[in-house]
Amino acid sequence: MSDMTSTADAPRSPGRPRSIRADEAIIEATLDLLAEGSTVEALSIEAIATRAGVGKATIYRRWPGKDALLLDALRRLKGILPQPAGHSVRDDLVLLVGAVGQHIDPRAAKIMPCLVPEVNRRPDHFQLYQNIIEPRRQLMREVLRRGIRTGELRADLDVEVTMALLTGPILMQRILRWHPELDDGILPEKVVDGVLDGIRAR
Amino acid sequence: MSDMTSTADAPRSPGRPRSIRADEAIIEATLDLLAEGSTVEALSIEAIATRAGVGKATIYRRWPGKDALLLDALRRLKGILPQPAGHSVRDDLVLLVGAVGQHIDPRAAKIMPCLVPEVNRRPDHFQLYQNIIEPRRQLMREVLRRGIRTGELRADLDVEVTMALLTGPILMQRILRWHPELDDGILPEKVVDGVLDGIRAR
DNA sequence: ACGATACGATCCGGTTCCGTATCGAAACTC
DNA sequence: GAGTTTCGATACGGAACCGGATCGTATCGT
Repeated sequence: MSDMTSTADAPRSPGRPRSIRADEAIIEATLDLLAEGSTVEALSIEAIATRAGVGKATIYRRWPGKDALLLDALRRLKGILPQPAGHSVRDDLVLLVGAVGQHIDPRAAKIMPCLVPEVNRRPDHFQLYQNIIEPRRQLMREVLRRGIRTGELRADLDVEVTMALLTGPILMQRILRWHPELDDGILPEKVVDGVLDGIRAR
Repeated sequence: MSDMTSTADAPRSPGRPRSIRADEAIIEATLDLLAEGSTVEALSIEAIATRAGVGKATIYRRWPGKDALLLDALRRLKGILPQPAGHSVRDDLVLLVGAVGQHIDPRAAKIMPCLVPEVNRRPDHFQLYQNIIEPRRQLMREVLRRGIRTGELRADLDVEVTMALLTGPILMQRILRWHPELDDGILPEKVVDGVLDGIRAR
């Protein structure tokens, strides 16, 4: 975070406290503008301020620049983790694969592609991205390991490669519509079944 | 194309002919700047002109604006098609999958990620992208169909989904290094083998 | 009531880029 | 040689944005 009001120990600084509504409005405006198609570098502080109904100074009082604001804003996009039922490995995988690239915030779907260049250029953005998705990866990793333990999956399975097999096709489709003819709705099921027939123990 | 010198019927207009060296230098400068990390919209005509050692007017004489220039420049990135040997379906797939996202021009690897937002926003860029990769897709499609014919692959194979299974993981890795731990070198082989065990007839 | 701070709004100088115009020199046709 | 067009270079007016400064107002603790 930046220099947001420290919630811990409150000696309560004098003067007018910062408006929480402004905090929220700035973040929301940032995400809205991104979701509407603005690229990261096309995003201007002035546009954010106008959209949020906020003075520029109010933004600069909180963040040193566009990058810091952006990092804070993107943190909000992390949705809730899906909860695999734990019965059938196949069903759990369908759930997790279907959740790949899906966030609780519908704007996230529009924003993600715009971030690809940033993630590639800036190591800190890359790290943030990884941190956000790591819990989901861990979830899938555990399901795969469970499948190996229970004998539903092959014992010699390469877990990391398998995760790439499961998530790659979905992400390419969700981010780029790589195969325009494919139906997104049933794709997760098809991907899981396609890969499963390869990794299922027999 | 724009108003490049028409090679067909040459009534030979008077005056100084346009410099082919300038043509080339402009395109090259555009690709270089993109490969160095510039985003599409951060790319400026002025920067291109400077880099190419060319006056801005020389650019505007050839293209109406940045978009037209960009489209022409990107056309240059299309590399040569890989040539599957035609013996083993597995080996052909390893070759094709390894070639996914690989262009003859090494700059292409750096440029591709920067285009993701554009491809998502602008239908004509999306179309250009699709046109460039369609021949490669057709190649893979034919290998898969051949495999079905020869009995190496399952008869009930969904070709389009299978292509997504094969190319998705590689592209995510090449564009985003989605799974940082994975080794890019042997990934094509691992992906093909992983998927093959699922689709191979038995 | 008072000092302190945050508020939205506005203005400023500086930078970058756009697309066009103009320059003298060079290259080509007739 | 005359005429035409392109060459690289440079300048222009306009626009957008940056980061900072300041204005008058609003909201807090004391």
